[in-house]
Amino acid sequence: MFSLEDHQGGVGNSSHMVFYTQPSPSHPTSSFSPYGYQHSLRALKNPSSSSSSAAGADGHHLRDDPLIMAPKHRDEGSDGGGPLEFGAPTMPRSTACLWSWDEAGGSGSKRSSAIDGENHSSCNNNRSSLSVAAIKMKKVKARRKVREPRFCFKTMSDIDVLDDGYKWRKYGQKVVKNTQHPRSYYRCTQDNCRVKKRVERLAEDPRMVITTYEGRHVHSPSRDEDEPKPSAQINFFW
DNA sequence: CGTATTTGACCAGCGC
DNA sequence: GCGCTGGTCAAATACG
Ligand SMILES: [Zn+2]
Repeated sequence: MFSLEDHQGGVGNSSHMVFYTQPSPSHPTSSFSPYGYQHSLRALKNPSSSSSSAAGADGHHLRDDPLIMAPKHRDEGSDGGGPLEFGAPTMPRSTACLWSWDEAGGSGSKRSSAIDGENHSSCNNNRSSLSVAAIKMKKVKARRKVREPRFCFKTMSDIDVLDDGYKWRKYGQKVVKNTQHPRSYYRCTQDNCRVKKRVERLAEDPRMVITTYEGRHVHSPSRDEDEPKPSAQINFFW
């Protein structure tokens, strides 16, 4: 019966690693604020639940690739990018954050054209032109090292509909190998904000979800009209 | 009617 | 070169 598709291929192991930030019990979990905003987050879910050693949970078996990526270092040299950890004391629960710059280089994909849109803001809403774009996609120039930051947050005891202050629209859902739960793909609904969010639930730990944010928002986090007061440099990156 | 969600299909990258 | 996997789009549907 073990003939399941157990391909050990491993496929392209994600080149991203997550850094676990063990929370300090001393911190009052009044508000989980990776964003620095407390007004949102209406996750009135039971909080502490059990810490259930997160580390031990996933460290069960398989996966856990050796995160290689060392063999191939581009001229970027500084690609390493030290994992800036949110030394912010505001980080309550166990959250993980990792920064990784991925170069979207690659060859011109017809889809890229749609996503692109730096200087050309002419056809903004006209998405139908996509088909036509295929014809002229030859012009697509490979983006040179467009490294976009990837923020990985591992939240435990979280609800799937956690409102982090942004409005997300789900644009896809796929089941990845070695995962019994589907991974959801969300995108910011803002016009000029192409931030993507990837939410994945742990195998048997519905109380733990890994949210990966890709890109940065070009608007204030408040999905309403709340003005995000300049709270110190918490926004440094947000 | 407009928007958000759902679901399948397509495609590119990587491995072998 | 083929096959696999992951990621996204796009049409249909659900919801208000
Ligand atoms: Zn946004």
